[in-house]
Amino acid sequence: MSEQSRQEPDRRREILEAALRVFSERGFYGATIKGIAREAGIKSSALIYWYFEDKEDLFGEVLASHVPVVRAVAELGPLMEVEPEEVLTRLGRAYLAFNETNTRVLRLVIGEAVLRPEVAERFVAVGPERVLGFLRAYLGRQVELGRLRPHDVRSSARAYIGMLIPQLAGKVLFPALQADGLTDEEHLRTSVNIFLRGLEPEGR
Amino acid sequence: MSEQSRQEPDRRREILEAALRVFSERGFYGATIKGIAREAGIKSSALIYWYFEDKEDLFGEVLASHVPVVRAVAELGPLMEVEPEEVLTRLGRAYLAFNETNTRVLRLVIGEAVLRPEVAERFVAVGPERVLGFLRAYLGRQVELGRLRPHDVRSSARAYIGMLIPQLAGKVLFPALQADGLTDEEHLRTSVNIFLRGLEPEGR
DNA sequence: TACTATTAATTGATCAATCAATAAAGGGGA
DNA sequence: TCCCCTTTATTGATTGATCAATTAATAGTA
Repeated sequence: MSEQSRQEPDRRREILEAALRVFSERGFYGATIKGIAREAGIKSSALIYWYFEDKEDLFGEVLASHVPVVRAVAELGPLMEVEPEEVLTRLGRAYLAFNETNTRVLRLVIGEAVLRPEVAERFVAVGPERVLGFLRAYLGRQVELGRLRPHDVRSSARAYIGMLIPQLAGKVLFPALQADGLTDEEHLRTSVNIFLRGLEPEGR
Repeated sequence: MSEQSRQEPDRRREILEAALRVFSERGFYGATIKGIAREAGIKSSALIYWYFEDKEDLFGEVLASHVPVVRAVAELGPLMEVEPEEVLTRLGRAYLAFNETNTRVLRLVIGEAVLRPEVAERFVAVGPERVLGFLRAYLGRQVELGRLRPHDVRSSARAYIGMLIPQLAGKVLFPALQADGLTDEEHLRTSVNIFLRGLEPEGR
């Protein structure tokens, strides 16, 4: 099976990309099939129904084709023994490095999570929950190794990711938050610093 | 001015509350005037146009009547000299204590912030920016007092608020995040702990 | 090659349903 | 009566979706 995969049917992909742009700017209800067709450069909106069941289906496919974006975690797997400063900095850097597409996907997910619990659930499962899961395991291991003092890793994992969120929110949702001019690297350095000092083993 | 406050014009308030419910569940575009009328228990959607200019105006009024919800900061003003553990705990507790209405308002703002930059801007100005502003001033003062080591307060203010955000997000947007059963108080205690130890003055 | 038969992709026209908004007409208390 | 509130009825525009019909691409046959 899968032999005719010579040249992708560009259309489908074009429509998906146009749909991401329109959905992320206007939301599910605000976006129109005709608007997406226009954005995709096709002359008839009927064509969309050739490739997709309906608007709902199109939306789902847009998500499916973009949500598994947080693949960086996979690369973090073999880092369980590496020292915290490096791992946390790397993870944070990956978290804050968002390109145009990722920003759109995140905006889309956040916007729709409000209206569609199932979108929120799927997103959490493949994104944040995976990152948090790794962090819990990693921080737990570092406690075992005596590099961090014993504590509730459910909480510290949340806390570390959280420290970076306002910075991320400034880029994706609330530009006004960037007003103080703090750069990603500065904030990352300070955050890692506070976090690690805060979890330093008792005896120095 | 404001003298005709004879008997509550229940209608207007009823419509506003119904509108908050519908807008927060379906978003601006997803909500319909008819749906809001039905939710408000009035027989005709035309009545809404007696009290409000149009859908846009109604939406704006819903926001205006609910956004200045983060009033807790005002009460924090006179706390500049109080020790960090108490202040941070209090602030965090206020931050995490969200009732039904506040949750709806937050969901509404987040959902629309994606689509309407001006909503995002107004929200940030009266909410997060005010809290961050207080925190920057407070943390700076604590550094002066020698209770915290010198550092970039733009970053630490962000970081502290951020530490609480995943917990908040679990309640408002992504219920799946609550799966590990971590309570608000537990997370708050751990967070304050990490944060303050992380900023402890050098000489112990 | 050349001609034909099938399938895939694309179009413009059109549908009923629904939308926000307006117009017109009560209704009830002063 | 007048005025504030409320409803019924209706508007024109737009929505998601379906349709028949046309074009482009592919496969089969000789």
